[in-house]
Amino acid sequence: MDNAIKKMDRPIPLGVVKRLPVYYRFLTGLMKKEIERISSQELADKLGVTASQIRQDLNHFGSFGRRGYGYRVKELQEVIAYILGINQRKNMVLVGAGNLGKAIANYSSFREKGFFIKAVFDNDPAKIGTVLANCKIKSIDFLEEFLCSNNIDIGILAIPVENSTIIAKMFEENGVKGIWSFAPINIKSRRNIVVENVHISESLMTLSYKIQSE
Amino acid sequence: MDNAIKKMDRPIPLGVVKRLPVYYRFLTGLMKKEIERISSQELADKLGVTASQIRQDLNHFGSFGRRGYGYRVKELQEVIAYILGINQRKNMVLVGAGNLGKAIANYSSFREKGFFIKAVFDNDPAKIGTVLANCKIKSIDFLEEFLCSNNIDIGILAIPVENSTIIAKMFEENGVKGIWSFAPINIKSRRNIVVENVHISESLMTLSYKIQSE
DNA sequence: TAGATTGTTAATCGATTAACAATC
DNA sequence: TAGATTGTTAATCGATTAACAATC
Repeated sequence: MDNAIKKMDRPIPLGVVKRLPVYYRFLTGLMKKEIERISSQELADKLGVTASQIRQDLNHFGSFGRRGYGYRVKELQEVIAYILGINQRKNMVLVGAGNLGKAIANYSSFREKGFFIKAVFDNDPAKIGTVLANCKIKSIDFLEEFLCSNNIDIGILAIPVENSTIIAKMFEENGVKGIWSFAPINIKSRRNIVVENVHISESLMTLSYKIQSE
Repeated sequence: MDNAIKKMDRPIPLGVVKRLPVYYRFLTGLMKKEIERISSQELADKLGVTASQIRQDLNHFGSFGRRGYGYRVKELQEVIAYILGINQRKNMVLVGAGNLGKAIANYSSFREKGFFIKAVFDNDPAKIGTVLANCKIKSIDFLEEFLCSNNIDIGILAIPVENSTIIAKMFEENGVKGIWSFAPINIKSRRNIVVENVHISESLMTLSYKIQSE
């Protein structure tokens, strides 16, 4: 499939990348309903965007439809999965086994998409040794050692803000490729590592604004 | 303070609204360090944006700085809080007391900002009657009744996707002003209610893309 | 006053939308 | 073939950046 995907000369706008998972989710839903084809117009109507935008977004990566016909749902879903790296095994470690960490670890749909939690770390002696997501929770003291001897793609930060910077640094220095952070702080992407911050509390403030401004 | 905030003739771009919480968080940090003034340039440097953007963003709402001086940290923080509706009491109900619901309920900083969970609902008999965030968990059967007899601003959806649409509708029909949804589905804003979707799994896919494209 | 920095207008840039020839 | 819908170019729109007069 690789040769059907455009080599990207320029970086893809972040807005485009953030829409791909939306398309992916919807297409997966269509597949479950055994719908085989869809036009950009139908897709746009369902998602509340324009057909132009969908076609432009896809055009960054290649041509995946047929004129006069539209897109084959399964094919397009697979192409987007490929672009996003879904189903291409990613090994993750989870740091922080609080409620949020537990919620993440138990979210089975990640595993189905190829994202596997290989180890869980925490600094709470009461949690160490208990089991989460098939992993015996380890002391944070063993994190660095574990990273050195295992090929980890993604480090998940589900710990309070105080410790997040030092753990992020440890990820960076030990070959982790990306950080998925839930700490209320902006961890910056650097040369060796990319970061996706999930700012839950900022999202509540955005909602609060929307309510006010009604 | 109200009269210092511009009456908004046109809706504020969502991008602007989403940056305000970032500014707010940073300014709160400065306050803790007892820093009293800051220029748009300094702020921009720290946040990795341009000074122009910060001044433009604020300009949507009014003039809060002094030429030749910059901004008083406390004043600007308070103005942004006011714009976002922080510290203006919001009553919330939480639907779903799984790990994610628990994580949200225990996140104390919401309460400090004026967001209070007034009741928690779940459909699991094992959970009903237990206590979370000072609330005895109620059966989902009592949700509608509760919404009718209490003034609820925000409904939090922390349940599987199957049930989320029906609960969202119940929120809408019973005077809830906003929905904060963690379900992997796009709940649409309607005439009477605004929605903020937190798509955790989409964020992981975005990270996955960033890793691939390195 | 001189220096600094805002508020705001103007210029630029990029993203979205529209249009249409290509073609299934 | 005729109709439909893409891929892609061109036009539009909006957001970001630059510039600078106002003024603290």
